[in-house]
Formats: sequence, structure tokens, C-alpha cells
Amino acid sequence: MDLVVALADGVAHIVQVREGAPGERWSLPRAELPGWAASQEVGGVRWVWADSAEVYAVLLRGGVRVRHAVDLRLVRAILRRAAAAADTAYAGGPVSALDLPGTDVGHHAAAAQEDPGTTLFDLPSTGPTIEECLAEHLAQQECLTQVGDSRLRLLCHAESVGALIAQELNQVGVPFSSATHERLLRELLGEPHAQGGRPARMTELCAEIREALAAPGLNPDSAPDLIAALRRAGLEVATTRQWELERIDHPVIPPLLAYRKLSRLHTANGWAWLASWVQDDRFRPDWVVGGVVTGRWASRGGGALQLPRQIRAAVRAEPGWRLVVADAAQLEPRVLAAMSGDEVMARAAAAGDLYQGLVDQGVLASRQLAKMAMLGAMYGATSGQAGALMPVLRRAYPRAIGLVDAAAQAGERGDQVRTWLGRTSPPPSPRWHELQDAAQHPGAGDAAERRARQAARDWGRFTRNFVVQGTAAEWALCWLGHLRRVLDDTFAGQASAGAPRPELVYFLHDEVIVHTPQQYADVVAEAVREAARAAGQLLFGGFPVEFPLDVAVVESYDQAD
DNA sequence: GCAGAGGGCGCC
DNA sequence: AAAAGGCGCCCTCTGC
Repeated sequence: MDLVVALADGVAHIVQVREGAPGERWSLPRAELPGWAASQEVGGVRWVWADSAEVYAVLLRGGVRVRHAVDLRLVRAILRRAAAAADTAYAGGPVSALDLPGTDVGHHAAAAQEDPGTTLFDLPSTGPTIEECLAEHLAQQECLTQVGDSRLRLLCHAESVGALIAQELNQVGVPFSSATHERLLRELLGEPHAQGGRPARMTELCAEIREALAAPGLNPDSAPDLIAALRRAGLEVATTRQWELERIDHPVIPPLLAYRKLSRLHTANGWAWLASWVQDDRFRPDWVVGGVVTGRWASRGGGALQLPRQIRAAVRAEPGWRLVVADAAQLEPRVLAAMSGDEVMARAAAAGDLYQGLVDQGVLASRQLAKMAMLGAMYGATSGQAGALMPVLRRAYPRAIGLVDAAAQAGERGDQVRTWLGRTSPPPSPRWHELQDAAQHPGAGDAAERRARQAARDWGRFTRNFVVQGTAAEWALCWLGHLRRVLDDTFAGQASAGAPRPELVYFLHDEVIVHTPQQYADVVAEAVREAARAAGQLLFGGFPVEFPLDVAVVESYDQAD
């Protein structure tokens, strides 16, 4: 049974849906929703709402977790773009209050903009009503039935589970030792400046830079000023990027590189960051499911996905607890082997280290080269060492490399591509088509042709990577979703008794952290492994690719390296 | 004074 | 001069 929920001012509206038909309705004060939801949850329902960040957050604040839910906005974003659903009435329907900003980029949006009566800017600014949510849910279910694609159904399900997990992560937070973080900052940056200016160590380095360049008053944070000062000192640089500076032999370089590194730490993860994003020794970023076109998550504020290694020692289990840190080894090449059905590459992965496997199969001379070549194949390297190795890889693994090559060619033509479960890439922009059209005109000129070819190749690299990165994101979502269920089932007793239980606290593309009472650490580690096996099975059935994990039980995140 | 672009760099 | 995908965030600079 489905329960569709929409929040209006102060009121929660609910409609029951059974076998595709709306039934009983309720309206209750918003404050009563969590309690009411808890009573329904016992009966095993599926919740349906526009936006987990809105409705589920309310439930979680009220202490209520749910097992199943549909996030209408996220499912809509997938279905509206899915190539598999392109012929359905749903795909051709009008824009809606449930469209994520920027996601309805196909012909529907263009048509709406041409019609002066209904532009995208006329969309209602309030959240969708219960009737809109109900209609959307029924339309989505109808669409999925019509398409009859179990993978697409799985993708929608996994995305919705991800939305629940993201809210749970938001609520729980990452255990974070402010004391450790402050100690690290002081060790690296020195005494902080009272008004948030440069801390002591950066001030010293700044003075050394000015001295070495004979440039008193130089602001090393200003790229134009820095380039000018470097040139005055006889150093011909075009940019001030690390890789370019590293090649120069001059007394200014060591302090400048050191300054850069500390400046990054200070601005991105310094005292101001600590004050903004860490409260009561929990780092609380805002996780954004569907924030990346490929299906990866994004985060808003706090830079949750860029937590630098420098400060990972501050991610620390509470006393008597542990962190179970698990990451999927070489996830993307393994996903590529599986989705392309490349049994030779799968065999190379079987011994544990896929890159070493390429060496052992006699394809490439060293692990380092194998890694570079594989990354190059997935990212679209055309030149340099990785580019030169592409023909070697193509010969050895025609199925795997053929898959990414085909995705690149599709993108260069302006076609859309899809992941294993059917997430479909966005179409190229109007600007992209303009460039291609311009190059087609007789006498277009070399410059126009170059620009068009460049844009086509750029988009081809995007679609090439999209199929692999997106499918890896699907594997990770299934992994995470399965882990959530195993933890909930295994520790249901603790939860109902109000006793401490393991909690998922962090997710980073191919890596999870579970914060657990120490005595459950081994059980959790096995659950994480079991979930990885389940994810591989769910996506690729019996295809013989393992997804091995590196699992560490540690007190702080830095110990997991 | 503010918004957006770009440089630079952290993560995968 | 970079080369090869996806992000977010900070700073500075530029244009309105």
C-alpha cells in the first residue's frame, strides 16, 4: 500500500493508493505527522512524497524512520529523460511543479518556453499539492508499467532509497572531533589570526614569498599580481598552477607552494569551516541526491565530498565506538568489465587487483601503465602516454573498450547514452548544436570546423565517461541501499529498545563509513561485504566480476588509508 | 555593491 | 600549453 503525503502550511495531506487507485484520505496537523507515520509504518507501507529533503526530514526530526519511499522529484527526473521511456505519454507530458530545476531540458521545456502562456518561469513557487503528487505518482507507476523495464524500475527504486539515506546522513552527521581538528590546524597553520586573516604560518610564508620576489606588499592570493611578480623576477610563467610552478628552480617556489597548500586548508577547512559545519562534534553537510548528471551524489555546503586527507584524523569514532570504513576497489573498471560482458577483463580482475591482472595477461608492462591506460580509456585520453596505449587496450579487451568507444561516438554525434540501469545522459546544449550546424555550412571555414570538432570530442568524452561513472554510481546506490536494509534488520532490536546501533554516517562515491559500537564492528564489516555482493548480483546477475572491498575497522578515518 | 566567470585545488 | 570524466568551494577579478 502506498501513502502519498504532501505538506501544505501547517497541514499534512495524505492519500492512500491501492492497486493503482486512490482510496482513503487524511489531513492532520503537520506536527502530528511523525506519530501518525510511525503507526502506519508498522503495517509495512510505501511512502510517496515530492521531496525527501522536505517530508522525510520532518519525520526524522520527529524521531521516525521509514523503510520504503518514493521520491517523486528524483524519479521524475530519471523517467523524463530516460531513453527507455521516451515513447510514453509520461515523457511527452507537460512540465510540472515536480521538475527539478534544470532537469527538463528536452523538447518539452523548449516547447513550453515558446508558448507565451506557459513559460518555465510561470511554474508555481509553492510546493506541489497533494493532488499533483497523487497524479504524478500514478503517472510514474503507469509509465514504469508501460516501459516494463526491470532495470529502470530498479534505478528509480535505488534513487529513492538513496534519498532516504541522504536525509538520514543529514540527521546523524559524521562523528567529528573538533579538538583534533583544531590541533591539526594549529600544527599546520600556526596561531589563528583574531579577525580571520592569515594565520601565523601563512603570514611567515607570505613574507618569504615577498622577499624572494622583491615584491613587498604582494598578495600571493592574486593570480595576476603573482604572475607579474614572477615575471619581474625573470620567471616566465603563463599560469600559477602547481604543476607549472613545480618545474621551476627558484627560492620563491618552496614557500609559494607551501603557502598555497596552507591557504587551501585555511579557507576550505579551517576555523571558519569548523564553526559553520561542525556542531556538537558532528559534521553535518547537506547531501544532495541526484545532484550530478551521472547519478553521483553532490553536497551543498561543507564540501562533504572533498574532505581532504589532511584533516581526516578528525573524523573520529566516539569512545567505545569504531568506524567501519569500506571502499570498493577499482570500481569503475570492474563496472565496465561487467556491463560490457568482457570476460577477459573480468578474468584480469578475478585475482583481486585488476590493474595487475592486465599485466599478468601480458597486455601492459607495468601496473602503473595499466592503471593509466584504464583511466585513460574511461576518461577519453587521446594523447600522451595513456592515449598511446588505447590501441593496445582495444586489441586486448575489445568488448570493454568497444563499449566506451561507442558511447564516445554517440556523444560526438549528439546522441544520448544510457547507463546499465537506464539513466540517460542529457542532450547537448543548443550552443553545441549551433557549433555543429555552423561547421556544416559551405565555406564555414577552418575555425568553425575546429570549434565544432572540439565541441563534439568534448561531448564524446563526457558521454564516454557517463556510462561508466553512472553505472558505478548505480552499483554504489544498490550497495548503500542493501547495507541500510541489512543494518536495519540486524539491529532492529537495538533500535526498538532505544539502545545504540550502527549508523551509516558517510558516503563518497565508492566508499562508506559506518559508525558502530565497538562490539558490532565485525558484524558491520561483514554486512558491508554482503551488501557489495548483493549489489553485484542485483546489477549484473551471474556475470563473473567481483567487487572486492577494502574494509578497515578504525578509530579515525586517517587510519583507513 | 553584487553576480558571475575564472583560476586554482580538494575529492572520487 | 597541457593531457582525460564528474563535482564544490574559496578567492580574485570584471562588468554592470
